Amino acid sequence: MYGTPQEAASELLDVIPAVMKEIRAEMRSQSSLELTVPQFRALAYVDRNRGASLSAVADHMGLTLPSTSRLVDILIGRNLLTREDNPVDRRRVKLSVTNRGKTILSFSRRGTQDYLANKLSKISEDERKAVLQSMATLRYIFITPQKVTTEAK
Amino acid sequence: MYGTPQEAASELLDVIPAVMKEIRAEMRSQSSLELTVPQFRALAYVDRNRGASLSAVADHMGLTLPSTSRLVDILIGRNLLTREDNPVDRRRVKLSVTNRGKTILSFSRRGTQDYLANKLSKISEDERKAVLQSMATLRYIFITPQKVTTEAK
DNA sequence: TATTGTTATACTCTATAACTATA
DNA sequence: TATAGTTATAGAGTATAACAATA
Repeated sequence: MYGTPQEAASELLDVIPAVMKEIRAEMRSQSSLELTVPQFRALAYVDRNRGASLSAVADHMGLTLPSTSRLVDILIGRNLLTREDNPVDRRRVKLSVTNRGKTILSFSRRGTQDYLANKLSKISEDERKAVLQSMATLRYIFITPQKVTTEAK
Repeated sequence: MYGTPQEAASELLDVIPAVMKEIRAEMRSQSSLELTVPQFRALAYVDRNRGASLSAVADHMGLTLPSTSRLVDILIGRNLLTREDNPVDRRRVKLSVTNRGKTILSFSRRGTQDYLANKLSKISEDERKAVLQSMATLRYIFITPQKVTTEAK
């Protein structure tokens, strides 16, 4: 292991999809809760940003408006979100998480985190710290810089 | 950052989907090549395992046989894979990557890796080594143990 | 009877195009 | 005219159920 960018890229390409699959499978397996990853992320975003507009959710998720609209339809259909008009600008929509949504979200988050934490409990604390450090690095590389482009209006 | 399993789990849940989104977007953006992540993974597996059966691909991908069958249909439809009968056991199928498939695969792999490598070139070699180490850890936790179950026949 | 694979059906994710309503 | 959102349509990923062919 020489630490070249190409080597690291190759590893990411191999490992990230596999870990992602685990996360997806675990979320889907939580019987009766059954959130997909996009559903979870949308719900979590609206939970953190009460009254968020559809566009805000779409921006956050990196999806188009129609895709986001349908995703939200499903969450509303399952009684996890509500959609109201925004009286200030009636083109806009105000999304909120229902009580049921909050419950499901917290169970799902806890369930998936517990599952991952259990797997991560098998390695040493030092190794976990290294993983944390690397996640911070990846966050810096893949998430933070994009925010610069996203400062809209 | 205390290095608890819960903390590490929370970070994974936040960062992995975001990195995955980048990988997906980059693969799709390679005009004319246009492989999705599952398509890429299936193609890469058959490339490494010439004559693989459908079940072998399904096992590797963690998908059901019908899902894998459809995925393979699409790759065959695009002339990236071929499907032949296995004369030894005529229930089985022998999958192979076409020349076009090999070309697409190598371009797609190179393109996506180059993209990731470029992002990863912005951090120090030490940081990259830490990322590599963490990927090895995650591979150990999330991938290796499952292989034990997979030693078929 | 068990294994390999396909077909039928259905739901979700995602996009582009076309549209409505509001500003 | 520009913006926020929805609806229509379509392709891809995924599952379960039902089936056919082979061992």
